Amino acid sequence: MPRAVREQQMLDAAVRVFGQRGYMAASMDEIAELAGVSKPLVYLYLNSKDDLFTACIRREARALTEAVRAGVLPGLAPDGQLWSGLRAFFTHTARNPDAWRVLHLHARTHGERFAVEVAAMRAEIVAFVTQLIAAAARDAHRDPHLPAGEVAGLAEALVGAAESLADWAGATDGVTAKQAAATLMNFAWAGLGDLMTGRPWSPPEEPEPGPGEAAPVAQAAPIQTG
Amino acid sequence: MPRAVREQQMLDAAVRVFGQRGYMAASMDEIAELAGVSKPLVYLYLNSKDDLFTACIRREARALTEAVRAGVLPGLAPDGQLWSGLRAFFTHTARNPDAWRVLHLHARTHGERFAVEVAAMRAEIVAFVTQLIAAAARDAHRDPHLPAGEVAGLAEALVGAAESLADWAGATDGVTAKQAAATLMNFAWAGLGDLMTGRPWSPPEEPEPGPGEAAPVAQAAPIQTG
Amino acid sequence: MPRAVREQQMLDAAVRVFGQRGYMAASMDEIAELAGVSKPLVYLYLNSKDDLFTACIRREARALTEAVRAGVLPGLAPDGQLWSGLRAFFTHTARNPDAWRVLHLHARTHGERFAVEVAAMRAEIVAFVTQLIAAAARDAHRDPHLPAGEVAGLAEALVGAAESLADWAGATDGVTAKQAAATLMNFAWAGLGDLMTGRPWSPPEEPEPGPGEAAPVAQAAPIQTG
Amino acid sequence: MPRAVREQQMLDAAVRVFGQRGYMAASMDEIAELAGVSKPLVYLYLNSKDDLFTACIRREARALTEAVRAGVLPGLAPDGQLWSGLRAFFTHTARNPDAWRVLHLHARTHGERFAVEVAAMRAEIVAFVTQLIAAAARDAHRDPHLPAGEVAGLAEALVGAAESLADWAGATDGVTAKQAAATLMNFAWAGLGDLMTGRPWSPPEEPEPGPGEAAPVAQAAPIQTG
DNA sequence: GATGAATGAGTGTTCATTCAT
DNA sequence: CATGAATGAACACTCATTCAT
Repeated sequence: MPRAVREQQMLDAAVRVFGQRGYMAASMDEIAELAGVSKPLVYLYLNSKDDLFTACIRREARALTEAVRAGVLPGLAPDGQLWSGLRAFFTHTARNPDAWRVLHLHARTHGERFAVEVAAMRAEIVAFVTQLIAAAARDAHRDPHLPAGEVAGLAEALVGAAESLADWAGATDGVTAKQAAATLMNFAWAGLGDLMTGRPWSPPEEPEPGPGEAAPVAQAAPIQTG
Repeated sequence: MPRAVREQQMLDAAVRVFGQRGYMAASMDEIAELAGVSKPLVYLYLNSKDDLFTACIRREARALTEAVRAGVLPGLAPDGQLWSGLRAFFTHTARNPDAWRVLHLHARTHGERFAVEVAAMRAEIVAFVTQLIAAAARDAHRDPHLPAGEVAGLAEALVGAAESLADWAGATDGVTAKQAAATLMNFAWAGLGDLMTGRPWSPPEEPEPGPGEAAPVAQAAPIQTG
Repeated sequence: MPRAVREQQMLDAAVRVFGQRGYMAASMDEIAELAGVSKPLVYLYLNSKDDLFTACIRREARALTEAVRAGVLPGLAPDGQLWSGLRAFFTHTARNPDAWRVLHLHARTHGERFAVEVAAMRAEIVAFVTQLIAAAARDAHRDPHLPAGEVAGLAEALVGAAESLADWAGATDGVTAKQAAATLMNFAWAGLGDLMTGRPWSPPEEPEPGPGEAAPVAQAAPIQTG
Repeated sequence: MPRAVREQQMLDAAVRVFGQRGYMAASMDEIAELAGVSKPLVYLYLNSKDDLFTACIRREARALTEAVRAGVLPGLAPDGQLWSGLRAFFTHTARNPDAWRVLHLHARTHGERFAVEVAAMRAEIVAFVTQLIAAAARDAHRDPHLPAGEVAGLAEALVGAAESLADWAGATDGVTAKQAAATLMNFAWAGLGDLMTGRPWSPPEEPEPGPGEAAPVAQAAPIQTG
C-alpha cells in the first residue's frame, strides 16, 4: 500500500481519536490500532504525537477553508455571499464533527504551537468576512466609513457566533445546516432590533444546492471505551 | 490555618493551573506546589483530581452568573438590560481569564461529567437572554410572535457571539470590556444591515459604573514552565 | 475515660480490622475510627502500627491459651484431657474469628517479628500436647518408648489438624465446636485404620459443659467497605 | 527474547516476591527488578498486580496438583496410595517453598477473588482423599458405612494436618519429605491409640523412588531487604 | 517496509506518622 | 487529655518513544 494512502488513513484515525478524546487523553496506541497499523509505523511516517496533531490540524483547517471558499457563490451581493459561505461552513462542520472538535476545541487548548495553526485559518475566514462587511458598506454608500477597529470587532463577533452555532447545531438534534445559517443571517444582518419590528433578512434567489447538503448529518460512530 | 481558607487557596491555584494547562495536562503536583501545600492535603480536602476540577467549575460558574446577575440594571428596557449584563460579563471574564478558560474551554472538553456542570450555568444565561428577546418583542407589539425555536437559536447565537468576543477581548490588547459590549450590542441589536445605513444602536442613559470597571484588566502572570 | 479501657477498645477495633483486612491492608485511620478515637491518640497509647499489631497478637494469644488451659478438665485420662482441651480450643476460635485470623493467618505472614510471637503461643500448646502423648504412652506401658522426634512430629500433626479444622469449622455453616472436636479425636486417637474396622474413639463421661458452649457461634458483623 | 519465556521469568520472580512478602507488601518494582525487566513490560504481559497474583496462583496450584497426581502409585491399596501421594506432596512443597507460601498463606488472605482459586485446588485434593477413605472402608467391609459428613470432616482433618506438616517440615531443618509423610501416615492411619499399644502403620513395599526425592530441600536464597 | 519487544519518566493516589494547639 | 492540620515516601499504573530484526 502506497505511503500517501497509509498516511491519510493514519490522519483519519488520528482526527477521530483526537476529536473524541482530546490531545492529551488520546493515546498513540489507540490511533495506531484504529488506523490498522503498528505503532512504529505511525512514528516513521509522522514523527511524534505533536507532529501528528499538527498534521491533523493543518489538513482539517485546509479542508474547512476550502469547503467555505468553494461554497461562496461569486457575483452575489455581500449578504448573498455571506449566506452561501455560512451554509457551506455549517454543512462542513456538521459532516465532520471530529474535525471540528479538533479545530475549535482541542487545538486551542494545548499550547501556542497548535493554537497558531488554527489562528491562521481563523484569520483567513475573519479576513473574508471583513471584506464582505466593507463591501456592504461601500454598496450602501455609507459615509463616513466604519472605523477599521469596529469592523474587526464585528467580523470577530460574526465568526464567533458562527462557531458557537456550529457547536449548538452539532449538539442539537433536528437543526440542519440551512436552519443554522438562516438563524445567523437573521441575527447578524437584520439584527434583533429589526427582527422586533418584523423586518427579517431573507435569502437571495439562488440555484438549488447540491444534493448532499440537506442530507442527514454524518454522525461518526463513537469510539468504544474499554 | 483553618480548613476553609486553605480550600480556597487550593481552588485558586487549581483554577490557575487548569486554566493554563487544561484538565489532563495539569498535574496535582503543580497545583499543590502553587497552593503552597503538600499533595496529600489537596487529596484530604478535595478527594481527587476529578472532584477538584468539579469544585473549580462550580465555584467559577457561580461567580460568573452572580457577576452577571449583579450587573444587570433593573428597570431598563430590554436592550438596556442586555447592555448592562454584557458589560458585567465581559468585565468578569477579562478579570478572571483562567476561570474563563476553565469554564469555556477545558470543562467542555473532558467528559460529560464536567460538561453538564457548565451546561447548567450556560442554560441559565441563555434563559435570561431568551426572556429579554421575548420582552423586546412584546414591547414592540410584534405580531405575530417570533416562533419559540427561532428565539432559541437567536439566544444561542447571541450568547455564542458573546463567548467568542470574550476570548477575543482576552487575547487582544487594548480592547476593553466596554468596547466589546458595545460592539456586540451594535452587531446583535442593530444588525449589520442597519449599521450599513448608519443606524447604529446606542446605549441608554445610565449612572456611572463603578470605578473598577474601566481599570486595566488583571493579567495573571503566566506559570513558568520547567 | 481511663486509659486502660480506651486501650482495650483500641485493641478490639484493631483485632477486628486486622482480622478482616490483614496487616498491610489495614489502615490506622479505619482502626481509629472504629475505636471511636482520633488517630494521634492511638499513636500516643500504642506507638506504631507495628506495636499495635504486636499488642493484638499478644493479647489474643494469651486469651487463646488461657481459654484452652481453663477448658482442660484435670484428673482425666490423657484422651479425656485432650478432648476437653480441643473443645475449648474450637469454641474459642469460633467465638473470636477475627482474633483467630490474626493469629493463624496474618501474624505468620508479615515478618519474623510477628511470627515469633505466635510461635511462642503455639510452642506452649504443642508442649501440652506432647505431654499428653507421653503420658498416654506411659499409661499404656508402651515399651520401648516412642522416640522424642516422633512424638514431636505427632504433636505437630495433631495441632496442625486442629488449626485447619478450626478454619474449616469457621468457614462451614452448621459445624459446631463439639463436632469438630469429635471428628478430630476420632481421626487422631483411633486413626483411620481403626475407624475402618468400626472401632471409633468415644468421649469419656464428663459433667455438662457451660451453657455458652453450645450456643450459636458469635459472628462478628463484617466491616463495611467504602 | 520471546514472550512466553519472559512471562515465565516474570512468574518465577513474582512467586518469589509474593511468597516472601505477601500480596500487599510485594511491590511491582521489586518483581520487575528480580525478573530483570522493566515495570511496563510486566504490565504489558500480565495486566495488573491482581492478574499477576492470580496467574501465580493458577500456575502453582496446577503444578502442585499435577505433582501429587503424578506421585500417586496406582494399583496399591488405599493406604499405599495415600502414602505415595503424601510423599509427592511433601516433596513438592519442600522444593517450592515460596510457591507453597503463596498458595497456603497469602492467597487465602487477600480477598475472595484469590481464595476461590486456591479453594478449587484444595477441593480437588480433598476429593481425592475422600475417595481413598471411602475405598478403605469398602475394602474393610465396613458396615454400616461411615456417614458422608463424617468422611468430609476426616478428609479435611487429614489434608489440614498435611498442610500444617508441610509448613513445619519447611521450617524445621533436618525433616525430610519422607519423614513427614511417615509421621502423618502413622498419625492418621494407625491413630494415637494404636501407636500407644505398639501397633504402628508401616509402608507397603514399593520400587525405589527417584533420586531427587531424598536430596536436601532446595532453599531459595532470601531476598535482600533494602 | 514493517513490527515485536522493551523502557524512562511521569501520573494520580494512599498511608503511617507527627506537631502546634 | 485530645485533636485538627499537615507531610515524606512510596505504590500501582500509563504512555510516548525507540530499537533489533
